[in-house]
Amino acid sequence: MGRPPCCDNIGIKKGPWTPEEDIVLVSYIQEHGPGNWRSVPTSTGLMRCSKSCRLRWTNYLRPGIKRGNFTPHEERVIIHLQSLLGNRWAAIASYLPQRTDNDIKNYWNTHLKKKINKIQGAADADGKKPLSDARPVCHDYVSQSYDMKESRKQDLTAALPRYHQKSRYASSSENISRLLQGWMQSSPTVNAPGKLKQSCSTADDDDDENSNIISALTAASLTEKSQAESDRRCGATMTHDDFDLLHSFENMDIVPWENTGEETHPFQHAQADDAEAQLGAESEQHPLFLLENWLLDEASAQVNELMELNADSCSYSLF
DNA sequence: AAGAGTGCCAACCGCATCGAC
DNA sequence: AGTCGATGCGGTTGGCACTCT
Repeated sequence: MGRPPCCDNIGIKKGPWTPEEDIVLVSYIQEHGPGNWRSVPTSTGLMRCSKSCRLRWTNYLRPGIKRGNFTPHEERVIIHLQSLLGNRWAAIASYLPQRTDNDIKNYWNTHLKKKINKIQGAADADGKKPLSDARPVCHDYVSQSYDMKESRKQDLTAALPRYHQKSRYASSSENISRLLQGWMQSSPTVNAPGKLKQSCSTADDDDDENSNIISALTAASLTEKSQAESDRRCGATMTHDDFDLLHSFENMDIVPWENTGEETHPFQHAQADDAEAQLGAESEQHPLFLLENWLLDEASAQVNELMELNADSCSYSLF
């Protein structure tokens, strides 16, 4: 029995969001925090359905989202995780906290899938042993090792959604306030356009004033309460560099994830230099740690192999 | 210069899942 | 246990921008 639409279509606006709508939405979320999306349209007067509001926030307005070019490292992670998890973009996105599932999905469909096909095609045309046989790409990429690891994968994939619900970046108002606070404190003058450009908003290099408006609004709308809360949680000022560092994949081990008693992000264990030493204790703390650790090892090893093979076997470059 | 083709991405749609009652 | 509302998720699409002819 199909569900009725989340909201009737009468008077509901569709299509691209305007800067004014963004401001209204960000302002509301700054005050009330994300969630309770049903009430957002009625409370804000936005002529948008609740789903549209949620999507706009999670995919575009949410602080900390990185837009623009994907790094080679991000590409490798996506390729590997896609081969492991399939098109479970939300799960993949949980490993790249700066990227949204929509962003990753789009990037996969428009870039990575073509690259991989191109590589496979080139290998086949060369008459060499196809990559899909020698070192499978994408789904085939892990097919040979799939069987061996099936049980591990199933454990991992089965547990991912719930597990990452708790560790998903910026899913709480505290986190958002903290990030915005960090941005504010690192910006000598909040109103300086140059600073706004590199704020925690979603601005591209050539982004329009929309992002500036939003950044200014979000910064200006921070209350003293949220600042105090942020100070309490962070304990220290976060600079822009810290912010970037905080969300860089390579530095997950130092990420101050939610310090609220919830699980810490697996990568802060998995990427730790002394991961081996911690392994026993950590795995007791959370059994998924072993799987996460394995996943990372696999990601780096297998994708690096792919890249090496690719460099040897054809002129196309994946990255 | 202009029309056609293509790529890209923000946003929408509908189903799945979760949680409250 | 069943129902229903809210939210999450993945597939798809509309339209703009760019490239090609």
